[in-house]
Amino acid sequence: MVVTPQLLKTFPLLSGLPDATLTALAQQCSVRKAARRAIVLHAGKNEDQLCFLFEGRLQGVDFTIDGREVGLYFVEPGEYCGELCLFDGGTLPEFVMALTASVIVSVPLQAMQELLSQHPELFAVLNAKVAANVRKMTFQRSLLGLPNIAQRVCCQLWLLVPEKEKTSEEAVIRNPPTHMEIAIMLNISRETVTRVFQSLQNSQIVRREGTTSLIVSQVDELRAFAEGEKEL
Amino acid sequence: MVVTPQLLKTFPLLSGLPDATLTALAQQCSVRKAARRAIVLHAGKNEDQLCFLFEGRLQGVDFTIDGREVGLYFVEPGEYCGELCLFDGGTLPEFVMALTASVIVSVPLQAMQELLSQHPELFAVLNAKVAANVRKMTFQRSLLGLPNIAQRVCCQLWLLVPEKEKTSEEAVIRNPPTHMEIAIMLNISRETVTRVFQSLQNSQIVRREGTTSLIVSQVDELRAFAEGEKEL
DNA sequence: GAATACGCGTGACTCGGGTCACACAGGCCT
DNA sequence: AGGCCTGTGTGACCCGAGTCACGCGTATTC
Repeated sequence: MVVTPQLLKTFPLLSGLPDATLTALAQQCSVRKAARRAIVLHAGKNEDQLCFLFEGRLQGVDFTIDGREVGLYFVEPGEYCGELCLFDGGTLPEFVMALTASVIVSVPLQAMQELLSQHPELFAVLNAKVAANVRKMTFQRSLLGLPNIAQRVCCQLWLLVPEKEKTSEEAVIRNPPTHMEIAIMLNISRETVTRVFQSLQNSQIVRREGTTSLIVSQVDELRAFAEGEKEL
Repeated sequence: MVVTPQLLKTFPLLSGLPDATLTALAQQCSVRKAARRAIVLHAGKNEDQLCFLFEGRLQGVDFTIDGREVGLYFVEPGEYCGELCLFDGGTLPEFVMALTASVIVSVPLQAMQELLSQHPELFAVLNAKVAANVRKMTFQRSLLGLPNIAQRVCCQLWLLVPEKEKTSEEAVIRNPPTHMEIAIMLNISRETVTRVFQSLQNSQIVRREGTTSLIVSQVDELRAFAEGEKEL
């Protein structure tokens, strides 16, 4: 499939680049669709591409020594993943999996390296992104320290609420992760996630709308639970 | 206290630099001693220094919303911490605390930035370090997914065994972290760590030597427990 | 040298969440 | 339409780790 410069421009990392550069870059890129549950990037490999997510949701997953799935982070549209290999030519520590059918723009690492040498100002952006990632991971780790499991779930849910809707009364989470996907992020069992959701639904804080949307009817209540002001 | 170029040379990151550069850099650095439990770097601040650890052991710690301590990583002599602020001028997500009385060489961020502009080859080293850090964090996260707590402790202990001694029969962990410090790394209680250590001591896999050393008498046994081949 | 603090060791109790088992609903494929 | 798969909902059981409480020994402090 053909990648247009306009498509690349939708990604914050690239949006500031001159049209000519994007046109050249676009020719080296490819679009691919990933089905639900498809592996997008493999752990332990030096993947030779940077993956920009156009549509859908990805999840970084790792496995414990005894084979359990561990959820690391979500990738939302506009973001990218696989940048770790860009930094030291090393291997990716985790798998990246599509949670919903996704559209991904792959940029070869080599093309990215050329781009970086021409536009060294991008280094700052990339570095900032890694730094932001580290902060996210640190926060996610601190979530696991919460002894109250319901609070953990609420925090994770809170992270999924779009930034602009955090102050409104009602918010929509599109294509929410499944209970299982949330469970492995939080080190709890799928059943426990279900039970917390039941509580939240009974308290009319969230409700489901079809299969593709989760409505947070009382955003502020969710925040209160997430921050531990209230307990379920 | 005075920082000599020789001192700086003991740090892998800087060891490759020409003497003249190190001499200049040394003048901007300072040595400080941190007492046990002293805070070396503060969370939420843009710390204006990179901290090289000369002696002792540091721990990155965060806190949950409800105030529990969460252990993130250890810093061993020769390593450094606080580099996140270097990347995007942002804030540090975690505290860094001295676990034992430590000797720290502080390099002002500004001096580091100048150094980097003169020796851009250092970028690669720094980037590799961040990448390595992210891999470490990912691995640490996967540890938390282990349902068997004893295995978790053994894995953590295994990480503390010096690289060169991993193949020998006996290994020494100098100034081992306290049970509490291990506990917060692994999301378990101090008592549980103590109980696991008791088991390990009863099986003669580890023993204490004075207060400052932990001897791993049967390195390979420890590895087996860590990798789940055996259970306590 | 006394006092204090800190880290470790250990028992008893409790309970929360993992596990298992199964039911049900909706989407998808043939 | 029928069958299958995946995701969700729910009850019962149970055990393992958290918590509390306390004792002990060794540093550290004054």
